[in-house]
Amino acid sequence: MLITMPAISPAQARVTRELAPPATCHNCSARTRCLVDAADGAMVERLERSVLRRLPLLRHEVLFRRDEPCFQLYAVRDGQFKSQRGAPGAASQVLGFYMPGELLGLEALDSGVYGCDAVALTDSVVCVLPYPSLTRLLAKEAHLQQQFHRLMGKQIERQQSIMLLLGSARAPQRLAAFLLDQAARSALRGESPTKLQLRMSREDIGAYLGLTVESVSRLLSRFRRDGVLRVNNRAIELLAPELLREIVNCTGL
Amino acid sequence: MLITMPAISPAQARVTRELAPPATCHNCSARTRCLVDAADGAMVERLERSVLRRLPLLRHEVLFRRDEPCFQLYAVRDGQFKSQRGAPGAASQVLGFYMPGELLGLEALDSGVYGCDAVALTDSVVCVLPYPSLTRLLAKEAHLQQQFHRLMGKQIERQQSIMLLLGSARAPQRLAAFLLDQAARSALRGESPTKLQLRMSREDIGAYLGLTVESVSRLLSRFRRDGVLRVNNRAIELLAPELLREIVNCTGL
DNA sequence: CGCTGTATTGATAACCATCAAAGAGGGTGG
DNA sequence: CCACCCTCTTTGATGGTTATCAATACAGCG
Repeated sequence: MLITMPAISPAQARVTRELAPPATCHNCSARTRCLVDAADGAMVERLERSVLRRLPLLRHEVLFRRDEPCFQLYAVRDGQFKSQRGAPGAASQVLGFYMPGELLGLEALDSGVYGCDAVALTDSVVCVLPYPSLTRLLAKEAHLQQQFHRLMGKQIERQQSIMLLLGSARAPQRLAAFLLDQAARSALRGESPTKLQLRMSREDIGAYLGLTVESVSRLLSRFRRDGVLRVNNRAIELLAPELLREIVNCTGL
Repeated sequence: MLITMPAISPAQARVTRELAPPATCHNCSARTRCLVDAADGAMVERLERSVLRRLPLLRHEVLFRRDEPCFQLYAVRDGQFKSQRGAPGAASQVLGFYMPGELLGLEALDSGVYGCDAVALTDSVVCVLPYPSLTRLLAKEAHLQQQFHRLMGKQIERQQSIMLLLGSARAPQRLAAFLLDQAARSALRGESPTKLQLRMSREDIGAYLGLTVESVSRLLSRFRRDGVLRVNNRAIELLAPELLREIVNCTGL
């Protein structure tokens, strides 16, 4: 248990890195799902000028840690993140996977300190949103404010779905629901809704679903035997999503 | 499973009920933990005039249901609520318990429809926050906006703690954590931090913690035998909170 | 005071964790 | 380029934790 990554410290890795091609909201793949969704051209300008900074991270790099003071939120621009929180004395629970357009650090808005660790699953770029300038802009721009509330609401809704899964679903249902969610988000990003390229380890999937690595692996093998999907390491092809949906809705097994 | 309350419909029960003594923010027991926390006197006036309506509910009454369109949020003023979501084909999962000062309906901010059912556990009073006038006020009042974000952040943080519990804690740890949380919130409300008057059934506790009624009951009996607490139906007295804390931090058992 | 919903307690078994070990990928350095 | 190492993944055997089924006790309410 408690197999942690080589753990590159933030300070270590952030030094002397700059983004070569200017990363703007205009050329962002998550343009339509991020804060800027509601922003017109002039709005984007102001966002860019007064709020946004970009920060590249390497795979396994830590964006922030639990209990660190929070002065800014982050939006995933490219790549993928996980957030996790160490169960005292036990392995970490993965609280969520974050894709382009999603916000990191929202749980800190109450206490002012981050509530979990955020770790890059791939080489990534995040947009930095300093909280003071963000709130100033939100107050001025009704649409932006609304969009911010929507993103927070989405996070709450998403977490409730996971609670539902963890609280009242058996292992096969959990994994099936996870795969369908990954497929849906893959489709949202404009990628294939059936050919998934997972970025997280089996360990991460298990820690997310409240299962062990072994259970995840076994279930994938079972799904494969049943003709539901094809597995090639972290590449998973869904052959029969409708079967997965049946599994999710199934109360037994 | 699926033992549902007698289910009083909202329309049925809301008819011709009015609050006798004027319920204002000034005489609200949750004054310091609600939206108004950050509001000065004049602010409260404007809130009262342009935003707030009060709505009393009876025990077991449904405030809103999943998939209903959402035009307003609610703040618990008096009483207690649970939010729940039906697992397809199975029993409902309880997603949270809400006490005075907490907001209901936040998960609807993304899709515009409520994501779960909200049910009163006791006779209660909620403050109605129509979303349009709320956002208008938030834009004008920086402190109010910040306080709103804090409340949303608290909800996210709280849910993450539950995910941690559901995903990686054994049954005794879950129940112990639940009891400590109830005690902490009881203390926040100015009540005794050791003498708890629970408002939810064992069934609800189980549905919240991902356990069955029987498991909850058995664990309470065990805690009682171990001298950790005294049980009298829904009144629970914590005799040794420190033991509960040990149980929570214990990885085994 | 009986009735209905709630809570407790017991016996059994399902589900998944744990322990153990072997196989596959991916990167590094010789 | 290959061999090596390390980590990740898969598969098997076993046991613990908690669900399930069943029955009794209790409480609140008419």
